[in-house]
Amino acid sequence: MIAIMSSPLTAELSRLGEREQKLAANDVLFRAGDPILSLFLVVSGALLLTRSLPHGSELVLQRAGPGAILAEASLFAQSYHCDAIAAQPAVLCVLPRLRIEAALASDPELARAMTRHLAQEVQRSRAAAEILSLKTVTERVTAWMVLNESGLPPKGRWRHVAAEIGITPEAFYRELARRRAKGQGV
Amino acid sequence: MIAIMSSPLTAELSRLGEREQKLAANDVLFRAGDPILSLFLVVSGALLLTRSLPHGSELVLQRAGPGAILAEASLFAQSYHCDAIAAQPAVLCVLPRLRIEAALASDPELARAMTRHLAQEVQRSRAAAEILSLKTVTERVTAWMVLNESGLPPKGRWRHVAAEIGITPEAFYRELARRRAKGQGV
DNA sequence: CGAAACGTTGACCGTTTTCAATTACAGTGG
DNA sequence: CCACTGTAATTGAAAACGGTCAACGTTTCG
Repeated sequence: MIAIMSSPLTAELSRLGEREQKLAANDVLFRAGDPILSLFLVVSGALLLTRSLPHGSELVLQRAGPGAILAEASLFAQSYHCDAIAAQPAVLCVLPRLRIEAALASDPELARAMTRHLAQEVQRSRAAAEILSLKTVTERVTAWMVLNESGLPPKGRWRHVAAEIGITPEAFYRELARRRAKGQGV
Repeated sequence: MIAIMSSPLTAELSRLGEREQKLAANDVLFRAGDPILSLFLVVSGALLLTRSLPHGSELVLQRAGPGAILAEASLFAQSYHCDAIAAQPAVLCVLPRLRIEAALASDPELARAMTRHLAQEVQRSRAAAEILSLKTVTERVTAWMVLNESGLPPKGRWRHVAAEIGITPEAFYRELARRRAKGQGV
């Protein structure tokens, strides 16, 4: 059993973990329609929650990285409504559903932490959606800067920022170059 | 006091409403930094939650329409971290914070409904963000169709769909025309 | 009937994507 | 220590796509 320290909530939840599960890239964690027996905490790696389209293509509903809880809404449904597939090798902490429900029912502190986590997630993803609804690269980068006062991540991860705001790495580099040229911040 | 029937949760919450508040377009509901004394339920109209940028421009963090709760994360903070401004004339139901907190603490059923609401919101907005990260109009419309099996809304609201997936009404109409031409569904 | 908002389509223009080629850099093994 | 390899960063050029502007048809509603 591994302690996930991303947040007080995940630390607490990981204590309820039953076992650990490892996935290779492209491994399937669950399919739509499967009964929900467990929640999962992403320890490392990344998963994609997708809905398979009739034609064979897939619609990504969520990307889950380290520290993410899969899937919060599981607590209120009987079966999954999407597929979960490892995008890279990943390690998960398995949280038996019944154990989690019992813990939430008996521990108001934990329940409150869970609710708070969800409220923050709602805020985060709504803000992300608003950034993505901006139409120009300049606007998106500016918005991202405002919401990430910590500044740019170390090189090697810039392209992840680009992906986060829905533009190509090239477009992102060019925008950064433009800002450097103008002396307008990094 | 008005009953909001959008969902069981909002119906329940609206019963805890203290009073009703009307806003004209551009009226300010609260500013970042204001102490959080109440939550709000949007009865009609629409509000924008924004963060003011140093330069005078504004970053929209969320659009709240009828049935929305403003702002869920308020329950876990002392002061607002964004501004709320009416985008159109709006009517709100004022929910005193203390009353809500007491209700959540004493009514596990309500607390559970709140958590479920948040979990669903997280799902919804994550899916919305993924749609917005698609780059072409065709992909976005296809994705929207998959997630809205109910099909297109009646005319007069198509442009709202366009806004929802981050494209101009014109681009949306053209995509629909393209699909009609191909006989590929409405 | 007239006004207002939405739907529809065309043309043009700007931005971004895409493709491609080059440089920088970290980690690996000889 | 250095060549070697893979990934990221950088920059250029061309093509595609969607936004914008504009004109007109359609629907609704007072």
